[in-house]
Amino acid sequence: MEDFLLNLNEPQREAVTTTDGPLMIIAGAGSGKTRVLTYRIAYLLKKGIDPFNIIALTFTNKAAREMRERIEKVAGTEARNLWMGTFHSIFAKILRIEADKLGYTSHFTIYDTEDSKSVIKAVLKELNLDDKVYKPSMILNRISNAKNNLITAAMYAQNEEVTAYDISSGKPQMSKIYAAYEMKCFKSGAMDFDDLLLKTYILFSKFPSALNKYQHKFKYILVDEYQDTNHCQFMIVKKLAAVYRNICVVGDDSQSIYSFRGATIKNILTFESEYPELKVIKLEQNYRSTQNIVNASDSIIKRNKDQISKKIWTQNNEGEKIKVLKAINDNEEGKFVAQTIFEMRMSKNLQNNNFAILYRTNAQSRSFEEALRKMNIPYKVYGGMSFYQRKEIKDFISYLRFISNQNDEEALKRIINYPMRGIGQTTIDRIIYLSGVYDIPLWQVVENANTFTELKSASSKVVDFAMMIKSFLVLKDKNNVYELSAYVAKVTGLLKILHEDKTIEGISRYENIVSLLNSIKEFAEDDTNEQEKTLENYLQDIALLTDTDKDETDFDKVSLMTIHSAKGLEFPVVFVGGIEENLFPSQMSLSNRKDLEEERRLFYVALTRAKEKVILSYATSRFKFGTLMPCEPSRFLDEIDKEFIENDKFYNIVNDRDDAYTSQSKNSSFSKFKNSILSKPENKPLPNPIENFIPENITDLTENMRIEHIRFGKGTVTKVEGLGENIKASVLFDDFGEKQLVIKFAKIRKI
DNA sequence: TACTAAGCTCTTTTT
DNA sequence: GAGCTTAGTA
Repeated sequence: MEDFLLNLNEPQREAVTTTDGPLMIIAGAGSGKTRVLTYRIAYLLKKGIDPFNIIALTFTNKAAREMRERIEKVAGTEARNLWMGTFHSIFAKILRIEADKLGYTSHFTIYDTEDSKSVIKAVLKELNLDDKVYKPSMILNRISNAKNNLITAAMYAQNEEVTAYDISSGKPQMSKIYAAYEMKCFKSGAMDFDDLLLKTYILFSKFPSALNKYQHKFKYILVDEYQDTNHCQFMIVKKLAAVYRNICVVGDDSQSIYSFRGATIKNILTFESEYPELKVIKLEQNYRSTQNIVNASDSIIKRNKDQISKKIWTQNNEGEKIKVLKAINDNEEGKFVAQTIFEMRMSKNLQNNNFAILYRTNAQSRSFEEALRKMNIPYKVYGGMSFYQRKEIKDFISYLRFISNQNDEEALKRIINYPMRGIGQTTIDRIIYLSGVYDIPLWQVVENANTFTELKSASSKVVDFAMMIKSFLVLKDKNNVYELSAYVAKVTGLLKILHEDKTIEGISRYENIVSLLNSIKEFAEDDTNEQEKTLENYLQDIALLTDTDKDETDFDKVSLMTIHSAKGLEFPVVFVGGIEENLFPSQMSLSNRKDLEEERRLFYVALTRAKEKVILSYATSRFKFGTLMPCEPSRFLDEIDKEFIENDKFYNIVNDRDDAYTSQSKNSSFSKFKNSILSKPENKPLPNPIENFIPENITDLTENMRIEHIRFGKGTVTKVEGLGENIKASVLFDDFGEKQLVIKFAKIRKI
């Protein structure tokens, strides 16, 4: 037997060496799934299988990269030739090769969710539909769902089930919108995320020669996180595996958390009926977590009805019990978590990167970030507003996108008046109108702006813009992507206007652009792969990148992310914040069992990320849309068997000098006071004490409330700390930084 | 046409 | 709170 197989337990070894025929591996949390997958590929390579014949589909780029690195360690550099990546990136690669069959060019643009929504808005405008009734995000959801179920725009209009649903929900024009959306994307030479899957399916259905080519290429197919694949993905994989039937899927039904994206447990069930000769292997030993964590998470997941039976166990030591923190509000929660990290880091000699803070929604990161920053604990937020989604980055990338593809209307709309060059909304509307009237691309109108009298005086500005773009197009072929980018940043004036903006946000935007330019430079100078350093290749590289993919694990930072993005990761100490009813489980999941069970699986995923210690926290009140709302502890806290939880629950006391709560009635002169503070020049004293502005009718100050007068400069700020009953008031938060006074206002409606 | 202040609306998770 | 739209002003 190969030496490296000795590292495996019995079922793991079987999963690695059963190379031929369909195989399903049910891999419990922490059961060494990644190890099995990497060893399996290494084993195939050692058996003499050509890496060109192996495809491994993962859920995230990070998982793919990690696996590639680990295989290289076992099997050497041969692993570089493997096709390994996310469904989206692998299929994008295939689609670029076969693009002409579908009427696209090989450098089609990939629209992200924001672009897609913007296309939908444009469609609604054209069809004269109300975007209050046809909400873009909802429309996109419907289209996405249709695509994931292999329903094209043409089929959608024919499908009685969906059209009946649309009519009953007051959206009879849905199928028209879908068709128009498709047409617009196609004319723009663009595909959205779901197209990358659907169009691959269409390619394989309509072009048997293409299917044949890839069927024979991919003799061995591996699918990671199988529980999170949707119908479309399954159908593509099924087609690919039809010849050799060497298909291995790895998943865990207990960790299925993407049904909102079309993932379906049916894929696990139908897999068995699809492949009668299927072999199923269960990996049930957990190598990651302490006994206490394994048992506690088991006590949660066993409450779900829908699951494949398995018994997860571990030989690890018993470990510490789960701790529960109770905080009075979200800021206190953040502070408490930060304090706990600070103390544990000292007492247990841990590093920052031993800690992760997980939460249900991205919005929750704010309070943790503020608290960590105040305590000088370095951290990194994954997901949320990713680098590539920032306005200034997207604006700049849009220039590059447009230089690469002049049909990309979304890119054109972003850059035509940014930085401002006197082409306002009216002019843009006229250009769109003209492009509709003459049925020509927007760019053609822009290019020939001087021939359209409708554009009036603005036409010379449009012509100038077109000239500038044309000068970029000329440069494109002569220079590498970095030289081109640097030139674009300079000539458009983008760098200049950001440099001149000396506000905090402006400086940060400037830095972001500079750092983007640096990363483009890195791309252009990278000689570890043979890829040409063209603009097209750069855009392809970044189109499917997400923040989570950025490899910064070598930095010693606390990780903050949603539970969804934590899937597949592990940390010695895991904090899970906001364990509150209506937040986790999410309010939207409460009405039906299936959704609630998915939330429970999400909680299970959160707990099983931890190796050593889990600390849960919840707040008794939390800001929601600028309003402080009371919160109840989550049902999940009660669902954990008591024996796995520490008895003494912590209680945090309000003693924060930085948060001030100042009441006011709504239309008082407080607004004037507020404005006078906000517009206060650096060295001018604050106005007089604000106690005058506390309404007299607030008499129900509870014992939780304290009034305090604090000197600031030559003035005084009055703080009312704590919360009273049913006070209609505004909250004044202040934060004394080095020089400036940052003040935020929000309303308390109900306490 | 550009900028601003005020007002309204939405609140899950991601490739 | 954030993001977006509207109304009013320069």
